[in-house]
Amino acid sequence: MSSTIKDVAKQVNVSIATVSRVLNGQGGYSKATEAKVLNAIKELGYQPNAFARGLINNKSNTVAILFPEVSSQFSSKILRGVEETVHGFGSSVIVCNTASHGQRTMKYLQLLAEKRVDGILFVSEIITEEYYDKLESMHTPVVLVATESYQYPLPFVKVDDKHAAFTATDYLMKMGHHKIGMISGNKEDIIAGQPRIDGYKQALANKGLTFDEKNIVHSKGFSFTDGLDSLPNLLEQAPDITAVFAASDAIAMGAISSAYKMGIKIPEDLSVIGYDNLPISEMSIPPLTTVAQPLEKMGSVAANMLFSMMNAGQKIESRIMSHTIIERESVRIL
Amino acid sequence: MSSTIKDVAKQVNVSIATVSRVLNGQGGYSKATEAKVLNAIKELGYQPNAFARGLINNKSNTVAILFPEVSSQFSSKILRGVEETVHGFGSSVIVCNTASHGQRTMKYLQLLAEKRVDGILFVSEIITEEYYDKLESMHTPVVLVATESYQYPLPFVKVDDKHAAFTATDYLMKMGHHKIGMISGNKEDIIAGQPRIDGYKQALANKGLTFDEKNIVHSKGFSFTDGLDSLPNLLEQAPDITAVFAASDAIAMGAISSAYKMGIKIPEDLSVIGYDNLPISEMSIPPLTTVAQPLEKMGSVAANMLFSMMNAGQKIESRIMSHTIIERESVRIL
DNA sequence: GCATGTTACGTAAACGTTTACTCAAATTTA
DNA sequence: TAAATTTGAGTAAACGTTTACGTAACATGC
Repeated sequence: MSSTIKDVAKQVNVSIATVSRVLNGQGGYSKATEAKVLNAIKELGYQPNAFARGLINNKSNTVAILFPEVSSQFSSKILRGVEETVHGFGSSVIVCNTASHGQRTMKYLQLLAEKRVDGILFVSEIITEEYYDKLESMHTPVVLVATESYQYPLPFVKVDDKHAAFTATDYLMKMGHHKIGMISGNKEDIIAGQPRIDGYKQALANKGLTFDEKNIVHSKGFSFTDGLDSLPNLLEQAPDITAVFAASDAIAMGAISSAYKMGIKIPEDLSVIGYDNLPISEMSIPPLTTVAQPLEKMGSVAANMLFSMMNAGQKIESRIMSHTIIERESVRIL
Repeated sequence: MSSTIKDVAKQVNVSIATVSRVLNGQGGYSKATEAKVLNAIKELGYQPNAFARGLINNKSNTVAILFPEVSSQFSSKILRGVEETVHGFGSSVIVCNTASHGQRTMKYLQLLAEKRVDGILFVSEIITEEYYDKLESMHTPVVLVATESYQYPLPFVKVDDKHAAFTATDYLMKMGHHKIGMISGNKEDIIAGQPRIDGYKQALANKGLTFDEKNIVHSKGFSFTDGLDSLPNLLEQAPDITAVFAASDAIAMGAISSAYKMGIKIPEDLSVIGYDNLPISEMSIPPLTTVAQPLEKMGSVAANMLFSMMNAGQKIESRIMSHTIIERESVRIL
């Protein structure tokens, strides 16, 4: 169907080696032949075949990114950063939705192994032994995004969750709040759960406030509905709080909606601070003050790390990205 | 590095043809050899090489999807549906962020041509002659998502924008509104711009209401900030409207935020209906009534169409997906 | 006992590149 | 001018599969 390097060679009356050379700009040919070859390529509409190239070079110019959930703002921001830099390297990105499902993830890894992807980005996912073994057998560079592994020596790029939670809580205190509640998300989550709780506690302790178990409520996950359901519980347990630290923007949004339903005004009656700085946080009423993870940047940093590993083959240092407070209007100054 | 079919063959003492046959379950081998081969495969950790396979079969088990912007809720919902069904077919999806940029899109198409992707999904993008020619030269199935082409015979899956806009406007009238404004988005947009305006006008006419140019304001695009900026303008032009139809949920969210700032209560003082039914619309305060496009479904339908085209090689009928009104709390009953 | 079919496999070509070797011709150097 | 070097190019192997074709061994039917 489509023409091959042979067709080009025949048309110009040179060998395929020569065509290959001009294709790759390797020199070893005259200006004249180069022109003729280039011309024939255009004329025949020749497209190099990536299969053949891959077979020789053992390189696919493709990286894969695995998400527990592709269709979240969190994921798509990261994806944006990744796509941008990967495209800059002339590669493409394959997206995989693991649904945090072990079997599905393994099936994906198998597929990616067969496709010989050049690198893998694992987002927000904890690495099991099964995954790690598979990854090892693939001899493919991996970097973790917004997660890390205590078990396995995989480089990661993420924010320091505990520190960021500390900063958020501390911000609330700086604004004059002393009775601060928290909606924690899933506390079993080793990355986004406990560390944020720890940061919250530590900020309290740091200012000499005692932590009260009643001031914290643990939701199932980090979603809007988790926030929606949790605020009433929190307020029942701790009616005297003046501010809430939500472990995600989605939770914060849910809490704000919940407050609205209960006739509680944000920030007049209750202040709330989120975590993530997703696009929704600007759309919130009132706009949500939050601690920002530079998600898009994290995506691009992670992708760059991947390419460094691919090219240099060297072990890469993990990278803690700095978080910042984005002040909007959901926190009242007492 | 990794072992090949030859290694497996050697280990079991059969020919590579036999290994290939059991690999593909083609029959022509005994139970005994099958077991031995399977065993050796496991033992050696053999992974079929997709390059070699692709070279022979001329099939990549990969489809590509092009978005003007990957990191929007709109895109990610579609991507979700696509990914799900593509994965079901044992293929993977490559995502491309065109940024609505011609050169970048062409570069992507070139890349995809070299990679011999089995199909291409074009989302929310108008097809230029340049794109179409390239697409033709690739002999690759294409389906358009949330867009269509009047020029070129490309199958599409989308909602009927004019009809959906009609339905939204009509809903407002059914709720008792007679003075209805619109924030249109980019009116130059052939797909999401003018048709929605037309639907709005037609609904008005259908109920014998006369259209007033003052009741409509055209923003640059379909984003939150477009809505934020446009509502004040609309209200200045048409202070007496009781409801507004926003051409996207993002615009609607912006309008709601803008109203909040101006002290206008939704829906008491002003009703608003959106378009898309993005996740943000439930997070809105108040939750946004909107006309839903089944985005995830559209993604999966489009992907299925692609596979039909790949397998049957036949021309596929375009598909108009049905829209529905999602009633939430942003529209007041007069 | 022979013709025919079936089963279970092996051989080798083909897919479209890249690249290590060659090598003649042209050019430079001594 | 002869030797040495550079330039421009060709030949063929290799990458890891699939598959058309060939063929022993064995079974079946009469």
